[in-house]
Amino acid sequence: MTNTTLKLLAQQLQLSISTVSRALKDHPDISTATKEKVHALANSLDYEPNAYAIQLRTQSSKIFGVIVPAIANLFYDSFIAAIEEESRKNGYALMILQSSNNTDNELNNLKIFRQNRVSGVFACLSAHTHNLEVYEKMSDRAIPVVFFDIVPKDNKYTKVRMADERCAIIAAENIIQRGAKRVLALFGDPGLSISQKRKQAFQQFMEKYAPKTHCTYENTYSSLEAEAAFKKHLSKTQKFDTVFAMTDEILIGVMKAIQALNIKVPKEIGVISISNGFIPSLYHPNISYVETSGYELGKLAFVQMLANLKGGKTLSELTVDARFIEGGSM
Amino acid sequence: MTNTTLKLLAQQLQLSISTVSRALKDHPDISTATKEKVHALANSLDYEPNAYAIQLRTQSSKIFGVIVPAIANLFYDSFIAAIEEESRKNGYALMILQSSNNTDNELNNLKIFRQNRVSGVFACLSAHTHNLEVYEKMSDRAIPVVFFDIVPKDNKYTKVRMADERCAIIAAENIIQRGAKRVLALFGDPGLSISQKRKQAFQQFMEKYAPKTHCTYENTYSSLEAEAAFKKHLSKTQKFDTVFAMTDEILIGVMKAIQALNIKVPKEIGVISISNGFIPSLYHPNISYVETSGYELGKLAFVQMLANLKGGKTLSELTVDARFIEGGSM
DNA sequence: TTGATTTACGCAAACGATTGCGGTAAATTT
DNA sequence: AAATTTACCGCAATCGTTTGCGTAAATCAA
Repeated sequence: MTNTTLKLLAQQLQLSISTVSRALKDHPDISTATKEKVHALANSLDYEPNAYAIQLRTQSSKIFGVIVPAIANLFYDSFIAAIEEESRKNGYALMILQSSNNTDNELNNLKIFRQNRVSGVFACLSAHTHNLEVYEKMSDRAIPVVFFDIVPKDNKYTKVRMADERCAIIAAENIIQRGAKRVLALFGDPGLSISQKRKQAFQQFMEKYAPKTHCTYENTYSSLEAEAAFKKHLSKTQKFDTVFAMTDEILIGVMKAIQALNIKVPKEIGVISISNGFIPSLYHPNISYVETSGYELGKLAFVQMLANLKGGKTLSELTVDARFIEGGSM
Repeated sequence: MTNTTLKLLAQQLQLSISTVSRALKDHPDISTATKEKVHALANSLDYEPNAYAIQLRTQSSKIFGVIVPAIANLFYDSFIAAIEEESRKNGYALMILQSSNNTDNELNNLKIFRQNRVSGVFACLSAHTHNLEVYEKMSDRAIPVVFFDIVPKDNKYTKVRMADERCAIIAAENIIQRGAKRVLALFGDPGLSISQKRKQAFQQFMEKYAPKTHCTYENTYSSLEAEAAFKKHLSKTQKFDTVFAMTDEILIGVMKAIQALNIKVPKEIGVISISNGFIPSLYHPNISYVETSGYELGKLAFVQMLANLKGGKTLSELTVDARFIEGGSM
């Protein structure tokens, strides 16, 4: 079946295309009678404006591009859910592409976005993307980019991220409050700034406010490694009484070890992590964690995008605040 | 900065737009010398074809629409990841919208898809969508729809889904093999056909091949309910020795109860579930499960879509086979 | 040398919508 | 009754590409 177009409506109503177009969008030039007729026919013929023709004419696509390392990720999908909600409210749709932490894919995705003339893009950098030239190209095209979570260092970009340092400090505070004597602190890929920030903030805070507490630091790249690291350190003579997991991935490894060794939480070992909350809720007792809400971050990112779209540039780094969620593991 | 267009290239090269267009796509009519010149300039000026103009002209958008109940869902995101991969390979991009299990949203999403003239739609029905009229509208527009996971009953649609009955039977087989005497079988929302199918297949199989095994069936709507149900039944005089969780959600509830009560798996109670594997891998020992791969399903769905796009209709219901993954909980 | 092909390119009409600029009849004002 | 305003509406250009068709020049066959 052929799609209904303005032309078709115009023909059937013996009106010009421009009149039909204006009638449909309630232009004051058009009489009420005509408007009604047009609307009636448009409805009965199920007229849907051709988004491509509109974009071609108006040069604005009403589509946002989103780049995430992986869609299948607990953090990103709540982020996506948030901007999707907001987008819908504002008449935008989302085009989501995953980089799989691969710079080539990232490049390709950006290209697709450019070709589709997206109104803006939300981007989470691939783990090891350092060349931001591609993103410059977006600016050249006047396509605003809001970076989230994994963001570039340069201040000339608009970025939103978790308050990584705050997260780590809140965790440290609670660990101190627990009266921990020996803690095992597990962090992620040391090449990522998120790991660096969290670790540095944590370490500084601990050294300053609890110098007598003995902390062991380790970087792990996966759940399995985290599990192994936990077991390794546990087998030493000096056992630790508290473990801090920087991410869900690490927490998962830790909890597997804890279950395997049938360790009592929080009696024998206290556990605290940074998470969006899903994984911590899987265990009994619920794991206490510092909340980093992808959802909140998404909302914030959207606000930034809108600001960027309307006004000029909002070159700033905004962070979503964190809070401690009591679980029962501390 | 103004975008590079064919017109711009044509002007600079003193050629016609059509020649430039043909040169860019390696049309035999154009001389090699000209092609080279055009390509060179196009590259240096960073020419990116305007997808909207192309779509307007060719009436094909190279975009697929995807409707899922929730992006933030372990099953759907692996499905999405799969079709995203395939789409990229085939030069398509994805437009993902979530229905939040709300029929109105679903309707709206379809509308956006129509307006954007997507090449096809992958749809997972909202839990309680029974009116498929909207989807008919897509067919009217010659937009193929491939339903996945939660699919309509009518045979005139193209659908892919998990082999629900098989899953349940495989689970039952393993339960029987374990020599279970009393089993607690927890299912989801009884209004969903997925719950019905799994339950029915499971029950029939058990009654036929292990009539002496005592099975208790219950439907729960959430993790919390599953947890409560588990605890309730455990407190009875006749304890069960095996528990079957139809979904991840239910498994989560069960495992929380198990942890809380410090029950030994598999010694005191065997656990088996149907899952894509992530949740089962979170526990120690790993939970044995019947695998339903969203990823596989995505691949299959894509094949169906392509077939639909090329040939005529492929009105069939394909299912992804299931297999048992040994964890250590049985 | 002449007629028939090839080669290599340009013209112009779409695709569907938006919008500035007029234009004409009716209504209003003077 | 003439002049002016108002209300409604149409014309046509435009966004950037694609593509059928036409045609000059170059090549070929005889």
